[in-house]
Amino acid sequence: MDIKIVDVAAKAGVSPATVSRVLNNNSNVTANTKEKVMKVIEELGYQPNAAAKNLRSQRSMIIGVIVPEINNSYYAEIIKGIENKAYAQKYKVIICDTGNNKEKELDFISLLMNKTADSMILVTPLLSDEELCHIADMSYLIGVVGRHIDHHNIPCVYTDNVKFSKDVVSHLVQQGHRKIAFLSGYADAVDSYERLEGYLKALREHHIPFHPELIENGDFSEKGGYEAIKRLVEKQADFTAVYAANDEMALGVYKACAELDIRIPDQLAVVGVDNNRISRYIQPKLSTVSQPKIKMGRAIVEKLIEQLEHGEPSQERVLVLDSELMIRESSLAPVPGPSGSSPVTPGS
Amino acid sequence: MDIKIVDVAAKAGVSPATVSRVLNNNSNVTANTKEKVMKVIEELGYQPNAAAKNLRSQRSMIIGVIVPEINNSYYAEIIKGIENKAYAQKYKVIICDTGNNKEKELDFISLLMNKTADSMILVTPLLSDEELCHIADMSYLIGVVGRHIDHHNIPCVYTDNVKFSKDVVSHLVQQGHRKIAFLSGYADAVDSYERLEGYLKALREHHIPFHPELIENGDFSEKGGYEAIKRLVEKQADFTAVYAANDEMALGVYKACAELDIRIPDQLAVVGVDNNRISRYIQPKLSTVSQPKIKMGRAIVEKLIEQLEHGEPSQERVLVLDSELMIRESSLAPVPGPSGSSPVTPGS
DNA sequence: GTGAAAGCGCTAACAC
DNA sequence: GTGTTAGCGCTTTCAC
Repeated sequence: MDIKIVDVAAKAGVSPATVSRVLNNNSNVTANTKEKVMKVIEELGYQPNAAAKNLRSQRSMIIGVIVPEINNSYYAEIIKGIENKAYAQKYKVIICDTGNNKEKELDFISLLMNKTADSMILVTPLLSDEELCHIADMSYLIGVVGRHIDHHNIPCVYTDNVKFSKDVVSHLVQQGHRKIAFLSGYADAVDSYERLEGYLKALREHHIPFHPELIENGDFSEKGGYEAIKRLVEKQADFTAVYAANDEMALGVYKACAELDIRIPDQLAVVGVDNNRISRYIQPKLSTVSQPKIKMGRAIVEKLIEQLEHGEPSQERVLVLDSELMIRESSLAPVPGPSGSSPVTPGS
Repeated sequence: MDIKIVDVAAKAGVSPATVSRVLNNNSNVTANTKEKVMKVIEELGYQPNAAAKNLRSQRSMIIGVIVPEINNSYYAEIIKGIENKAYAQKYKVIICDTGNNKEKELDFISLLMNKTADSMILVTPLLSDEELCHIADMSYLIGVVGRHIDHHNIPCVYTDNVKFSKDVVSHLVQQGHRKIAFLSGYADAVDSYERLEGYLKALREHHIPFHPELIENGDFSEKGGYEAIKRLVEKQADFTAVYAANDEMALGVYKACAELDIRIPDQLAVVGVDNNRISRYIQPKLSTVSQPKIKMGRAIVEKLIEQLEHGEPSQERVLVLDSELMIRESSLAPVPGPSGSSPVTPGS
């Protein structure tokens, strides 16, 4: 079978305790014995059994990460940031893909809380604030990315949805638009709510009346965006610009516009959020909001590990990172048509 | 502290062994006691300690996955397939991103072999066949995706590079092309080698002479493709079509063509491999080879778990999945110019 | 500075 | 069908 610590100890002529001390860089070992032990470890190719180590030390050096969709570039980038930082700190990362299923998310959480993972990162979880606080109250360490939670023991890293949404709408207004539609994500997602809030605040600041019929819900997917914009057009809503809650939905708008012969940005300006890689490659290039995804991943790991290893919450529990409005082609054009007419109605 | 199995046993008036039996669905328990125990488990919210369980049972229910780049849609999709299948079988997945660094890959392997993961999936590893066989010979179970390994105990799932490469070139030939360039990936990658092989075989079958100057190496990245095609153009190579070893490199070709005012597909036909999501969104839509990425992920997990749980290699150690040539716009056009002139030279 | 021994929480043989 | 008990392989007091 595998070689274990007693084997090393025997061959090196020391006790298992000493081998353990050498492995864990415990200072109370003579340079001499240390060298001796290291040599035997090398010779035998000894690798400490992780399961035994975990049981004894009560930690697994594993961080769990729960995301809605692994294969969505937004989450994939955050995961990359998390994984790279974790590796640098000698932690491993377990990935869980919920497929936007709340049951699965809860299942993953209980699956990892049993000492499988020392801590968990929830990326824009489907759970309510209360549910998240409840986990933290069981003195299990969790971190949240993409959302603010009001709990003294939950580190959060996110960008300011309200702020960048106002920036998006202000940009559109500066381009001359006043009839701006908003395509929301899941109705119950925090991001949807806050982006809508930013949209409304910007309208208000620019003294633009709010028209509820210019808001449609989607689900953050291309299909959702496609259907939402179609609904808008079908009910003959009057708008010259669209703020889509993310790039996926903006992609759906592109698709619908292609079918309906609506030209972007001449007849309709479009802005998304996330700066998905695709947004730079489609025609016209999509204006969007760039979030520091990798940095967000790194930051949350940093906070979590600090807390795991020093026992106390890191100085700044909450980190709000800047996002950047990337103005590209899809929102740069003279505002179409005279006020009152609806340039996006097909055939007009 | 956390509540443990003895606590449950005490409260239920049974022994720890019985609780364990109930938890592991061991049949030798009365329906009555089972119910009684379950109730207490429920009441106390008992969750078995994973570390202890792992140590005792010598398995962690964790599968390690090592990929070059998490945030590349090709790998992200494979990971999705792996994760979803693993979850369905009650396994968890640890993700390792090597960033195409062989040292890191080796480090991850030794990090996970210590009973941290019951098995590992290497997705197109940087290691040599010998190195992989060496791991398998230590009776540690590994699986490989995207590559064939000749070892009786290493399950492999991949698509036939040679076959689809021949299909790509044949398609180009059918479109009338005879001067076809090949942009390779890493010179030492198996995929590069095999795709080149398919390219050569197709040329031979169509009695097209092979011109070594039409081959350039890249590194599977957009930048690599960009630089490779630029080198081709600079040395005034004569070609009307390009087969790029993957979509990333094809994207680099698009970029270079935009700069050099070369129109795709009128002046240059382009085909890639991977069917990255972007390939459907760029203009013109990129012809490419679609690989069943999610299916590949599912398949390797299936084989691994079968072997883990039944001890013997699954019936079919090797699974070669079909890929599909997706003919889109980038390869559909009359062949440009008369034979002998080089239509891709800028300004010609 | 080093060794002996206890025990992390669970499962599986072996009794009964 | 259920209980008793002996470890899984490591770390960490506590002696010396």
